[in-house]
Amino acid sequence: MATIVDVAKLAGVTPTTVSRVINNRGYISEKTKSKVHEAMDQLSYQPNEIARSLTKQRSNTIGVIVPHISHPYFSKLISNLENEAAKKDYKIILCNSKDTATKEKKYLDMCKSNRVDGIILCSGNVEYNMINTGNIPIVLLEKNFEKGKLGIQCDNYQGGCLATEHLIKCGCKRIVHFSGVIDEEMPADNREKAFIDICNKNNVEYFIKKFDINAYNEMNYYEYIKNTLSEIDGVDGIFASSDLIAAQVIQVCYELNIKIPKDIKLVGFDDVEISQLTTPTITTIQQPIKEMAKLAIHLIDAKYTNTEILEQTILPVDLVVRRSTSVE
Amino acid sequence: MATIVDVAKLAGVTPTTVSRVINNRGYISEKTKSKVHEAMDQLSYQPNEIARSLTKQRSNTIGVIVPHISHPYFSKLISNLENEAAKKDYKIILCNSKDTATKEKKYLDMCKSNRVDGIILCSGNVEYNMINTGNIPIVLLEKNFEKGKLGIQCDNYQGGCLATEHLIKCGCKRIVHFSGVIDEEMPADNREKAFIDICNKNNVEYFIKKFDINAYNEMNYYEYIKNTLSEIDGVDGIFASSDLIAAQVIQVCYELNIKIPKDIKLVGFDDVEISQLTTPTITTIQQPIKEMAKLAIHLIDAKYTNTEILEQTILPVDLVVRRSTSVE
DNA sequence: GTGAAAGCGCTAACAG
DNA sequence: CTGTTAGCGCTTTCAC
Repeated sequence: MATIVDVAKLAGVTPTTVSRVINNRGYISEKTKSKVHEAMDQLSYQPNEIARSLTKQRSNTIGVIVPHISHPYFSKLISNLENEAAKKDYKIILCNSKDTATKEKKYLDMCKSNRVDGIILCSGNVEYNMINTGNIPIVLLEKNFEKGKLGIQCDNYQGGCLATEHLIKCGCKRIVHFSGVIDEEMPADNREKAFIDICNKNNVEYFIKKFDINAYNEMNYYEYIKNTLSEIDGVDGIFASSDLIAAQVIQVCYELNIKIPKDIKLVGFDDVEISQLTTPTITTIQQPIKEMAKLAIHLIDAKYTNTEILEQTILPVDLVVRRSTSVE
Repeated sequence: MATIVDVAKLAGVTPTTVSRVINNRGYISEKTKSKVHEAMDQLSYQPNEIARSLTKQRSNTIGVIVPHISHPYFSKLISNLENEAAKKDYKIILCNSKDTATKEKKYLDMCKSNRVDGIILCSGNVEYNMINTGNIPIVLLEKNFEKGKLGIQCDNYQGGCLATEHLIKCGCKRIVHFSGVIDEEMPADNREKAFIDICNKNNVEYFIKKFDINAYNEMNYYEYIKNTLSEIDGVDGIFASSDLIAAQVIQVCYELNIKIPKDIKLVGFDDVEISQLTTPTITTIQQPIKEMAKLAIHLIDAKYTNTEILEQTILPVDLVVRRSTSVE
């Protein structure tokens, strides 16, 4: 592959001049400019970004670490992150931690070694206060806030309220909440808090079920759901903390011959594609994924443009009513 | 961040020696080795991969270009690619072409500029013979084979046969095939070829519907499906060329009060998660995504390990029977 | 067993 | 408006 020196020689100028036209910096006569462009075309020259990164001390790369890539919530998130990143000329390096501390650590180090301009961490096994990324900005997305690190969450408490209130308004009196993963602390726990608060306020019976980490990693909750539904009698409402779980609830209910929404009303969380592909479609809490992604990229970019930012942000959510809570 | 020089100074050796211990190359006394390690720990040194890439002329990076990230097929594919890549210490740069020629071109150039070790292209608007990646290996995944470029496909023709034969075996006599995108040539067209061949062989009436590019880009086929179903009377079988389309067929049929599988039998393609989350679950053709991903990474890696490979490979598919074609 | 020197491809002062 | 020089952080001959 041609280098800047080759181009310079062919155009009869110095590498500096070529660099100037590439970067559009400083004054260059139209004559030399076109000479250089010609030479670049002729050699089909592509500037070596690796070399540029080395001198500029900027890789224009953002590391994204997620626990799952094919989980619908994360794939939607990744898609939006890539999209927002591309707008500002950042590349995305994608890392799948599988929600294990070792992989997370490994990828965090990898990001550092590759001198990424920022890290977006959506995976949560490592203790955040142990993470030291030096002066690489890191944003914790839907993870507990940590002082000195950037943070973005959706309003999980509000989401929990909206979901629970909706179920109660639909007449539910014995509600099950499929919550997060046992022993993992995450902002999504606030959905549970809200659920408890609202149930108590309305004197509604409730039950909380958490999953074990394997279920989450395999994205397979069937057994848990089935066991829960046979353990607990007379359930008439379910608040699932993701649409994926809600979709599996529908499958289990189908098998057990429980009718949704007739026998049980169901609310999910996330508002991803599948919530519109199940029968019935799923009433859910919409996360502002696009805004979250945009903000995440912005927070990182701000560091290099000296833009003022808020260290931590909570974005509002919305209730989207579909058929899984129809009442007629 | 500490550099190799800092480490060298602290350990009282030269950068060369430090480099040797990092790379485990050449003979170094245990004494200096531990001295160096100590210094590295003390400075929490992380080798600068950008600098290494520049000297080694190897970025250990693979560019993955897809038309959609959150499409269930691609997110599953990306997940598998990341996984296989990580095993061989490659990083993934993720690019979303949105199936437009300009973006594809832009990302291809970006990959070249970043001196990726390989490109996996799953997006198909550019004319492949126009793509010149120099000596960067490129694998076309589920795209038409092109001489001089690596290629991987699943056996689309076989898949089309399996799907169509299964529908016919289930008693279908008037079958609609929701095929690919108008004006785009892709190996998936072989599903259509097979469909036609099998229908003809069995004297079964058939119809073929293609989508316009917008539908694909928005992943929204509802209107097309609805129109088709109202245009064509007495349809009793549908072969959709993706599970996503099939899932939307189920939604449309629900609205139109058409019962699946009673009135219409339905077969999808891909075997992604959603095919198990719809009601009824979707009978589908399973693509060997994991093997395809593994092979893709292998083909690229082979170039650097001087391993012999086949330029083009077609991998077999399987029929997975679920409820959307139940006959009782 | 270890070091000195050159170079990977590019950019950034500093001159002129 | 253009060139000279040094340097980004690392690896790789070639010496000793």
